[in-house]
Amino acid sequence: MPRSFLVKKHFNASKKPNYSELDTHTVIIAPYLYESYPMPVIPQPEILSSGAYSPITVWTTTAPFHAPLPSGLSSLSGYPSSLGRVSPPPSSDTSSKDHSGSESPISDEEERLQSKLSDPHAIEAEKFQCNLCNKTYSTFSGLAKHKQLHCDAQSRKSFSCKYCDKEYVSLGALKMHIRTHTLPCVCKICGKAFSRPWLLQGHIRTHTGEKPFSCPHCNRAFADRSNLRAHLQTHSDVKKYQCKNCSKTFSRMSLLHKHEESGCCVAH
DNA sequence: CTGGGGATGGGGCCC
DNA sequence: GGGGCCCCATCCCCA
Repeated sequence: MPRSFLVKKHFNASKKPNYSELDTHTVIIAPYLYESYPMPVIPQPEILSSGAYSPITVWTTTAPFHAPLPSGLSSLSGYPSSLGRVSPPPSSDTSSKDHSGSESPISDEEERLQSKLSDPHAIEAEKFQCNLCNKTYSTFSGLAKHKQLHCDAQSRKSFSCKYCDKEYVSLGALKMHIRTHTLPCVCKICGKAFSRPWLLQGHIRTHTGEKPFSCPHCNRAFADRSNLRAHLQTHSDVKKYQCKNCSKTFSRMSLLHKHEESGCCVAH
């Protein structure tokens, strides 16, 4: 039973997508990988490289037309915004920035300047700042890419997704987004589909049992680096996430959220 | 109920 | 400009 709620469960016949439509865009994992299953095998990079599958070419430009979602994709409305990363809760209410709201952009800018002046490291770390949204980057290329994708061209968005209402300023961004609809990377073992080759690569580890990320403190190993990182928190005396009310600390934000939802923080 | 492991998504960044 | 990796976030499941 798959645990993921986010990945489309294409092996459910009633929700099976049109594979013939996806066939030409599908990542094909070399048969020997499956022949050797369940032997632990690391998929070779060239197998999953761009040369192994054709890029998605389903997009429209300035398309007023929004096709209905394929039957298997109806749950996509629950996806987090592709442009708005969900940030961890701010340490205090005053630290949060609301660029759309009532806060004066001047005072905001002054605040940032003050903070930089008082912290020389901040100047070093935030050398390149977007003059439109104030977002900062450590490298010029990072800033350039940000402006190209989000700010400078904000007023000339022209690439619309045919599956949903999202619009993008570059073809590359749209192509990346469309993958979340078409899910071109299909696991040949179980039929699960993924938007990116490396997601499929990680998934294949669940079949092979390969766990390349070992904990230096115990003998546990993990298939995913993020899970190792979460595990490392369990070895730490000082947990990263702390309840503002009772000061209890947790190894994961999700545990802190659970704690808060369970009633500790009902006071406010 | 809590803590931890497993699985997965998406944006940012580097090459 | 695109692919791949890194990081963070989130959910489900189970002990």
